[in-house]
Amino acid sequence: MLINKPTDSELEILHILWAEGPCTVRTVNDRLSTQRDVGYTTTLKLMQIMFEKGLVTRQDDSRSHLYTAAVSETDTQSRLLQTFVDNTFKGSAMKMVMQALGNHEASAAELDEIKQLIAQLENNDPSKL
Amino acid sequence: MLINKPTDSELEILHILWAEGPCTVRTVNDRLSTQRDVGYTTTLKLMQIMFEKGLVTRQDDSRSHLYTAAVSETDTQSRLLQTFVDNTFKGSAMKMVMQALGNHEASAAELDEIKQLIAQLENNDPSKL
DNA sequence: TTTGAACTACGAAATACTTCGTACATCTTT
DNA sequence: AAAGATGTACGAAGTATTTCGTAGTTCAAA
Repeated sequence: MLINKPTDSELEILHILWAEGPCTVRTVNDRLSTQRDVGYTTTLKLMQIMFEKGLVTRQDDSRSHLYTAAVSETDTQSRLLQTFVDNTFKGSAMKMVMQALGNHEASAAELDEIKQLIAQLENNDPSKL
Repeated sequence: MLINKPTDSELEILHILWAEGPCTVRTVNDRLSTQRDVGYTTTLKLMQIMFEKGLVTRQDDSRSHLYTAAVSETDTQSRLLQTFVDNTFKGSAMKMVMQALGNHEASAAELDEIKQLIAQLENNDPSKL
């Protein structure tokens, strides 16, 4: 694996960068601060570490840096999901899906979406069935 | 929350206890050792910590202790799943389910199982739809 | 040009988790 | 009874993550 897995704090920052696009440390810290208490230099340090790890890139923006996510949201979620399923459900993605569907109150639209995806999966590769 | 969330190492041990029922440290360590290198006292210490946290109970068994999981597999998985969905998918269980279904190569039987569950969800609470 | 605001860099403390060595007790075999 | 095997308890080191203070730079306003 070329890129390190983000920690929970790093993931919080990535979510902001994914949603907002390129941001300064100040902007990220402002967003984080609406959710919980966090010092500016804490956010700065985390983003510096993320830069070293290759999770973000940055470019000069006059006095400050402009940070951009270097990993995609979907890829990151996939990778974290794989690890989580392995650890918690011993690799059984289906068991986890069933559990999630059972716990969650899904709307009709959401259930339809899943049904559509299932239909697609059944059609696209009949050999697997 | 009354009971602490298990860490990854603790979860590994819980999986063994869930599968095997009450075990001594020796038994758990033997199972763990088939998967990776781990010293006996490491396993012992972890299980002692789990006992302090209330994740397991134990009873005397002649010279040694017999440990039993004090938390259920399903409840634990649910709780960990909730945290994971919050952190990684910003609370969107559906987004995660879609991602999991997309990544995973599901068998026909598995897809059928999901379809059945969906049908059940649609029937059981029409008011939600 | 001095002061202050906003920024970066970075060391180091605080916290959480994992790992293992050592001390000591108990049981079994010689 | 001595030696060896097997067990518990627990301190402490190792590693990962998070948090923040302090030093120093740069720019702009007084």
